[in-house]
Amino acid sequence: MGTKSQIIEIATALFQEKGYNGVGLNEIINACKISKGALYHHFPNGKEELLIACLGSLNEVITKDIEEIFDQYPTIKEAMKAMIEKLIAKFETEGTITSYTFSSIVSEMGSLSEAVRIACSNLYTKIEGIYSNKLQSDGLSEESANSIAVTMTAAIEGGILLCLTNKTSEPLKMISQVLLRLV
Amino acid sequence: MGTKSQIIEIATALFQEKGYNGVGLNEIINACKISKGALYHHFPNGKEELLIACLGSLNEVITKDIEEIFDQYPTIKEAMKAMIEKLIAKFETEGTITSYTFSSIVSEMGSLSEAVRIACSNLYTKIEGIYSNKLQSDGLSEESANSIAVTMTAAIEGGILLCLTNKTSEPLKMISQVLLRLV
DNA sequence: TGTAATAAACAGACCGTTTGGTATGGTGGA
DNA sequence: TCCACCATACCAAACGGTCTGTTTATTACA
Repeated sequence: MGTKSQIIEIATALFQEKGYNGVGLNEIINACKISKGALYHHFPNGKEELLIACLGSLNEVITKDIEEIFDQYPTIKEAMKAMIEKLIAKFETEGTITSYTFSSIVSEMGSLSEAVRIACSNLYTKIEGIYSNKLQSDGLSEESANSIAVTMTAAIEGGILLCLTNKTSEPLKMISQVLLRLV
Repeated sequence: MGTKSQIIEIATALFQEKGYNGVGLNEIINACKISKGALYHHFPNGKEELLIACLGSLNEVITKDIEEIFDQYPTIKEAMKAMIEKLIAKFETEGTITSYTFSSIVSEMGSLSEAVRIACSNLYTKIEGIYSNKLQSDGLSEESANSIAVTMTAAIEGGILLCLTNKTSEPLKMISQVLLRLV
């Protein structure tokens, strides 16, 4: 406990759950069992630098996770189905969803910096890219693949929000069904 | 300036833009040009009571707004197209989207109360209901109408997030195209 | 109608706490 | 000895919230 990567890991989960302004530095250092000095040693520019590091880490983790699933299944239909099912399974056991989503951070964009916005934008772009590639390898044109990829990204992000507010996994189940009809 | 409904109106916009924890009471009272005493006169239980009042107000405003559009057009296809176009137009002129979305509040759910969660859930349910009714009056079964309605709600909510992070209205344009193919 | 009594509406200083952030002092290994 | 590493103590500012006092409507009664 206490390495830089562990700090990022824990802080990421907190940011995803409560949003940037919803988490204080004290909460973070308590969760990581480190001192404030240690935090500012690793992230001299403070909270926002930590957030951006978290977004960078999320980029790797999410990308790896999704690509792993997408490599396992030949078509987007099967891959997408498996991915959402995994999401639902996690939600039903843990009661919350953190992976694959960072809407909590995006939605506070108005009070955050341009650097954060760009980091978030990169993350979405990367996810869309994975979907789009698979769609194109399934035979779709680049244009329609992109459109569907964006829609999938948006629907899943929104679906997670619906699951969290309703405390049910039903929304994501419905969305999965409907999205699969698109391909 | 200073009536209860005006306070709610202004606070709602601030909450939507910056999230619950992203807005301080001081910012609210400055924007409304009221004193802290006045705020606590209208909302004795403080910030959270104000938030719930805002969500109630949003419920009315959004419902009215969407229903107005949906009454104008005979089919869901035309209505949905018009609705998203209106959303895009607002985004392109104002540079931000507040109407129809409250993801900023939902995504901080982890640090908010159960009462807030229920208020948000009611709002989503109402929006879905409007979509679903129109889909059923277009001839779809109740079950598939509900699924598509949920997907539309999620995709639009997520699409707004994408537009905000990318500073483009492209995502919503793409999503509009794709969603309309579902019906 | 005039006036006293009462309640609602509001203002703003103030409270304790927490915020993000800094400055300083030590400690262990090279 | 040196320097990365980190703990402690501390800071000003901002936070949400409370308090007391004052103004403004409203009502009651003569």
